[in-house]
Amino acid sequence: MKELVTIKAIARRLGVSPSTVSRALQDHPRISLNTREAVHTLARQLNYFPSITARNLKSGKTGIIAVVLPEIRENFFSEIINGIEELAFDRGYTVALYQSHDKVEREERIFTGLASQRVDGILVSVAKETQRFGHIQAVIDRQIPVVLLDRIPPGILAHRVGCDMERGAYEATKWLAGRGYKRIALLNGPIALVASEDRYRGYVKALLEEDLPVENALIKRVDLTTPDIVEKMNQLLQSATRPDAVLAFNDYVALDAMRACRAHNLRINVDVGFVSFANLPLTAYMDPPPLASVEQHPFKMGVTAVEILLETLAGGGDSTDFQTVMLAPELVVA
Amino acid sequence: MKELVTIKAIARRLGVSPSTVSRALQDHPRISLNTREAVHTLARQLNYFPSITARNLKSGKTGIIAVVLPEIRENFFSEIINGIEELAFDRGYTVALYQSHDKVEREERIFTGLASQRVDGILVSVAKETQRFGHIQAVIDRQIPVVLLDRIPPGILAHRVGCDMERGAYEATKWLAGRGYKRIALLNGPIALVASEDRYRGYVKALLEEDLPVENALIKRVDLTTPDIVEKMNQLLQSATRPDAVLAFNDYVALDAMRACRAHNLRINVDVGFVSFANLPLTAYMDPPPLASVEQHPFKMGVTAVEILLETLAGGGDSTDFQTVMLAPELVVA
DNA sequence: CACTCATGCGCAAACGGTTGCGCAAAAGCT
DNA sequence: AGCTTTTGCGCAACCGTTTGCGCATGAGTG
Repeated sequence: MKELVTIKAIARRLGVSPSTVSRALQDHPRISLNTREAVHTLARQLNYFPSITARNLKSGKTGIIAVVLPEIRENFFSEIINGIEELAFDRGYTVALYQSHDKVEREERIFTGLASQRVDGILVSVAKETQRFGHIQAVIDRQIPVVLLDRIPPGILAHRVGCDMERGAYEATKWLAGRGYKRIALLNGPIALVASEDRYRGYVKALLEEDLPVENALIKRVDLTTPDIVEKMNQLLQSATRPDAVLAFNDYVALDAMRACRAHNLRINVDVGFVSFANLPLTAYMDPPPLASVEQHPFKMGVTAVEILLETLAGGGDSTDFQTVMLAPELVVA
Repeated sequence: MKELVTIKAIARRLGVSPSTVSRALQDHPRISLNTREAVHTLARQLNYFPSITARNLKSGKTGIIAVVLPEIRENFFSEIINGIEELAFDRGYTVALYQSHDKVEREERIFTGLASQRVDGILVSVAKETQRFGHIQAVIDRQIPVVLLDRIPPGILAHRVGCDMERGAYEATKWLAGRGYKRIALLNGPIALVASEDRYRGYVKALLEEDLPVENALIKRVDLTTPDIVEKMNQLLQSATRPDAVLAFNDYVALDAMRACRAHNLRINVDVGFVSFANLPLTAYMDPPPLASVEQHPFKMGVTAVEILLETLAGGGDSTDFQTVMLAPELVVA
């Protein structure tokens, strides 16, 4: 176990005081050029690295940004992280990763850990169907800046970054209508999700604008499991008035629904047109892919969230005005 | 900006010394029950949280494990992280995430940052085709424990955790032979990857054992891009002696190769049997999936790596004996 | 030559928490 | 009653770095 190379060690060897070494390393003008150079060369020679921890203690900062997400194996979230890590790394911040696995209890445990001034800021995409938000409010009360990402719970005063999925659903539905589809079904997600509401509203809005009827028989909610998706799709197909297009909650739903269609000997995108919300690489492996896909720009969401956070960190602490950025989704036609 | 609640603040309010408060919070037996309770209740009341940073400075530890991976959107790597995060979180460690994007330069930048006693240990899956490892050696020289994960470069003395892909390829090939396939092709990855060598050796070993000829015409290397994969698969199909089975480098390769087969009106798994190495969720979307898949247990690799690291951290510092754990792959028949 | 001012550096406190040691008072023992 | 032991707590140093202040020495000015 070699001795740790500290500022004091350098000072001792050079016969100067630690303060001088510290200043020399920062190229403080009050230190003579001779001393500065001597310090620098010795530091290099001894392979000196400053103790981030000591600095943190002094500064009260940690240089760590916590990212709390449901599940990074979901491509949507790993893209978000990509965006976050990209910018954070460039700015010298460390990204600490936490997964809630969509469990509130775990999310709460994570946040209580986060309360110990461990991190400078928190980016969080809350667990699905969470209704309690005390743990999030707790860190906010401790003055830790929080940015809510994508899944934005109501009632929390914090920065928000999301993608306007009402608009996404609206545009997708309009696009289908514009292509002549008359009976557009919505295979939506669980009611509990804000995301489902958004899609529903956009869908209905577009139908109304296009003078198409809003039929309950064409609107199904799935719990995102394959059996349920298949069942709901079958219900759609067996109804007297079969849909000629399906707007799927996401690509996973689209995929299962497509299989159900195939099982009924219907040709994808010919007998039944599909449009979905992008879970990115997935569509690359679908044969054929949906007619169009609503891109939610997760990478950009990550970048934006970090930008807002760093801005807040730089801005000192007037923690009363919160930014809300809603990115515009993009309809990508295959 | 409220005053930060520190041990000193509590001490002042209670008219005792900071040391007493510190000990009381740790339930030191030498502090009277009265004082202990008083401290605890006041701490709770003031919503006191200890400063991890201050503790870190004292202890010389940071409680952070750095994870350096090529690309977390690759499911293989996000599964590794899942394993890492699972165990690390339970043990109170923070996971700091860094992506190299398979670029050596970035990996080097990451490691120089990591040198500042920022982290207690490093888990790394090196960037593809990296040949320089000075940056890794540098942190090892600074006494920071390193565990090499999956992609294990030669010449570095560190712990290693991987999955024996020679054995995986061997078992896969044996299995195909056992099912009566005689002309088994290998759609391998780039030569530069150790992973390709491993697969090649296992493949050859199995063929020899099964008294099947090793034909160069049946062995192709692809650069992992779709056009190249398609081209190499076409070459295989157009050769006089068409393969009746293909062992693909991974699922991405398998997928593209399958499409090439379909383009030749060959039936997947009927005219040409496929076996691949699992990139996990991908197979779920392949229709049909490969006959069998070699599972590499990334989650378990992550867990194992953390176990080894924590063991090393606990064990003080006899940093001379390194563990190597090679997990056994598992042939999963669809 | 007295005076100001710039130069070059060190002292010491601070960040928040931990810990070895010591000291006094209370308790236990003979 | 005199002794040892236990109990309860404080002092002060320490982790490594930063920084306000002050103190010398030397140069420049009138």
